[in-house]
Amino acid sequence: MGSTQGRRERLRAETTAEIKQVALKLMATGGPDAITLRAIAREMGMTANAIYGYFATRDELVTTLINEVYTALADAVDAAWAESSAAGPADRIRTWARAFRVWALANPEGFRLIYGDPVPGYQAPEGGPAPDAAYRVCTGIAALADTAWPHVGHSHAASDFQWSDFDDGLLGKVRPAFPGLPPAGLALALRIWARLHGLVSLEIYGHLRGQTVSPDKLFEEELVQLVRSLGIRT
Amino acid sequence: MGSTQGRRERLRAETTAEIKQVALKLMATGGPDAITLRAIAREMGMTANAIYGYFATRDELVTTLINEVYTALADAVDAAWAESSAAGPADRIRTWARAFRVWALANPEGFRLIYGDPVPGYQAPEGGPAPDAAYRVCTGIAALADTAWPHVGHSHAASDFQWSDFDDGLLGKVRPAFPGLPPAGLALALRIWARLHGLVSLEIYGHLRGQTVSPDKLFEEELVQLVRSLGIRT
DNA sequence: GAGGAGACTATACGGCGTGAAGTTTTTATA
DNA sequence: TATAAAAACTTCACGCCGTATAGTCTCCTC
Repeated sequence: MGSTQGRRERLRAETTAEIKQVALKLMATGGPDAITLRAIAREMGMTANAIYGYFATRDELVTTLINEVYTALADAVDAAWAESSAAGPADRIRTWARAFRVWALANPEGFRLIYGDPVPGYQAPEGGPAPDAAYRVCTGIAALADTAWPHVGHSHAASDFQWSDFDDGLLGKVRPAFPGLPPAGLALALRIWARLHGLVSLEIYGHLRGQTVSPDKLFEEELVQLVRSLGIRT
Repeated sequence: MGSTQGRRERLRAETTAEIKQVALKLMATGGPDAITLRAIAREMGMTANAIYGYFATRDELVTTLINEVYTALADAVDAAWAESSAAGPADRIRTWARAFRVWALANPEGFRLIYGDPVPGYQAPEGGPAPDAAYRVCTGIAALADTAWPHVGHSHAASDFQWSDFDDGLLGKVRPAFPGLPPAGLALALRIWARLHGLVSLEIYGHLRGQTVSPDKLFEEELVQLVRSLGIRT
């Protein structure tokens, strides 16, 4: 009957997918707090314990979700990056940054899941979650810096970072992909990321409400100043 | 018999203080998730329900804690600001920023409480929490911009923000204190804040781990570039 | 010393994650 | 095809949580 290895595994995969999908729906509806095994099971007409056949623990489910959502973010910014391949460095950086913010605003719960305290008592299992997607986003910000680097003002290049200032972790793995990027360039990548993250996370967590009515304008101004501070000559 | 209004109220105030203190201790120990009425009561040799005599609900307790912690942060940055009153704008900005980061690193749970998803199902009651402390921190960042403004490069002044781009909320109340600060200056204040917040929150939430081994250096470099990008002539 | 207010406990409900044991359904094998 | 194994799923249970209701005890006041 079915394909290789039979239909048992197909059903299993479908159920696994449904669990994740229902969990994401619950998150979109009621925030990350709404991700409970019992609620998911209720929604699926199952018992909460049945989920343990698919995920060893609730935190493992959450980790999987983080991976899933993180991948969606990586897809979004990668797509924007690819589409702007013909543009100059300043435009590419702006495009990437806008894609990042647009995704975050469209998926605020996902953003919280990735970058905030995800879910009530969540503890990331060994090695932390989402290494693949994190690697991709990390590659993205390194690509930003790599694109800008040849055009960047000398003040950025003057900073005295060493290779030893960076972990062998994510950036260490990303590094070989950008042979032209020196330590100061990696530092620049992190700082660009932080600038974008700062504004977006303030907006997502509502700390800009009560401050400004036009976060778009503020973000665009920040992009103008970011590109300007890089010293890129257009 | 105690002072005005008797000792009954004094005991009450002491118990209230102890509840908050125990809650903060639990938070420091086991993270924001550890703030549970039952755990607090256990620690105090009481019943969980006894706490309802002091706080109407768990969220009200959390709101109070946020206020408390937020005030501590405001105290820290205000103190740094006051101490640097004799310095130039660049130094004052750096001093404030360092105080912000130092406080955050010393009180990571507090930082999460203020700027992240505080506690499992927490919903801020009407009006949101911590208006006073938020006002003070808001005043702080406005003061940063106000100090920098007269020395700031023309590119920042050129941005076309209007008064109508800002809420009547926090910044609206802060505005009168800085009559020399135009709309573009308020925008600058928010952007400076966001830059600092971005780097610090990435660090607090562990997203810089696996990236760099020297967040200090990265932060200092960001300060150098921040001051530089402001165009302040020293 | 009687009344009342305030502080606290007891009990209970529903929701949570999860462990242990049991039941039903499907698959693989003799 | 009959049967044993494995997988899927349920039931029951435990301890945690916030919180509502009702009851108890203690102290202050008149």
